[in-house]
Amino acid sequence: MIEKYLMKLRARDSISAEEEAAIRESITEVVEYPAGCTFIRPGQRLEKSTLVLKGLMCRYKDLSDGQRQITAIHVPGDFADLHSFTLKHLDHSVMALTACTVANSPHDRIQKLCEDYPRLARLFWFSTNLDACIHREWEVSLGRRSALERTAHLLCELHVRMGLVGLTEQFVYGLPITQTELAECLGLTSVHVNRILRELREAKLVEFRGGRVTIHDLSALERVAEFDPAYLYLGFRD
Amino acid sequence: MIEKYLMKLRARDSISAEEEAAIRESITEVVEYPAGCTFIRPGQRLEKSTLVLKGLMCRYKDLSDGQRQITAIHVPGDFADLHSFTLKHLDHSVMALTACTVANSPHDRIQKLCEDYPRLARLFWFSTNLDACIHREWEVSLGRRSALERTAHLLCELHVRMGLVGLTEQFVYGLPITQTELAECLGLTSVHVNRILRELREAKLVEFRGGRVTIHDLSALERVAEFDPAYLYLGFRD
DNA sequence: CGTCGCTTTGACACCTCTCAAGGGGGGTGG
DNA sequence: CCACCCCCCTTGAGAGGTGTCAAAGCGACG
Repeated sequence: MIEKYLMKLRARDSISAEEEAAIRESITEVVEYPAGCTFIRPGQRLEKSTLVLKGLMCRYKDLSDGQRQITAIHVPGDFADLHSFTLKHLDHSVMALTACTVANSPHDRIQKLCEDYPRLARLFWFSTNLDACIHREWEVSLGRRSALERTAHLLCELHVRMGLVGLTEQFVYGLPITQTELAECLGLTSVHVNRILRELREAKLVEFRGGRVTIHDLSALERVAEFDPAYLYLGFRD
Repeated sequence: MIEKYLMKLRARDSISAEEEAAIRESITEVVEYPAGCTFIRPGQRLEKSTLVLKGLMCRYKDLSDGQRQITAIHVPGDFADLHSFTLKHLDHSVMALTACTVANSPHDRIQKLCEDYPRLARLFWFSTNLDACIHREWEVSLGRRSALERTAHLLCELHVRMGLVGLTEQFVYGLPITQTELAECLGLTSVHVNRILRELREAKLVEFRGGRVTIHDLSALERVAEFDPAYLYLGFRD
């Protein structure tokens, strides 16, 4: 059930059987959210954190004129709101981009987990810091990369992150979101994203169609995006 | 010495005398960096974290064509790289924007502090999560706000953050950085920032001149920026 | 007093947005 | 089983915001 989460943890650190068992015990329920369901809103007091088991999730902020910026995408194996453990309430919304299955961990159990297994506490902390690394890379994309580079970069990032949890098949992975949602990640309009996707397709770099991403030329795509996965901290932590 | 840091902590939580003493003891040295000094580079192994005592600091990422995106600004009282405690090496650079005085806390001492004072551990974790909140708000600015709104928003944010550590005088605070550096925060060119600053000045909202920000009409400025400080978690944590 | 870095301004280019219209596909109801 | 509808994708034309290039002004510092 939480295999993808463990897979991700173990990509960066070793987890003992005892720790694994403790993590499993911290989960009290498994819940489903339909696509488009915003289940956490800004300011709402939170008592648990959400581990994505299946589906895609995002965090976003609304602006008064109806615009929206997606600030993070979460794939299976990600905690979508582990930071609510220390923040108590969030400054943004959390939404299921597709139908999702999630596991809930109450904060008091996470608390206990941190007390009993300091190493896990450090891993949880690490994990929220990793989210911040991704935020920073998105800042770079939004601030400095062209629409083409930015789009290519996001598709590279998701390729790596999906791969980490076994959700890619070589150069293909599922990304069943709309172009509008992609645009909301990229700080662009859906119209322009559409044109950029065509450009990427015609250049035989990637194809985004029918909720799937097919990478035709990974190294060329990474070159266009100037993609360096260092910010994803893929290696084993020493 | 670390008064500003304590001031910031105490704005959000109570700190006992014992905890305060422990924090003080975790500092092993005080160092100065000249303006423009990049003292942490990506990938470099880090054994300590940097608490800003005086001056302004930033974190940035370089692109291959010489562009740079500043992903965070730090004011006195901020840890510039507490996240290096869990990450061990960073994905970005850290630089002194102005001449800085900093206190260094070796990671092993932070480790001990976390073991002995779990409440402080939680506060440290909170503090890195707060950095992420600011990253997210910058993502919104970079992705969705116009150059004018974005600039106004940053000046509002810094007004609040400087105020938290007693570095504002009503509507004035020091921000001795260049327009080029401002542009690198805002994802704009220095030429355009210059025009925007003129616009803000002519609208009698703010003035940025001689390394000082003077806010002439705070509520109008906040309205332009759609500034809502909720993301800075100013209140006392319950 | 000269130099160097930062600021300021103008003219023009270009990337991305806006507005608008049409096309396609899947679901639902008759 | 068909028809309609709604949402999403696609494309075009034109507008506008921001970038680029270039030059001059200004101020601090040696």
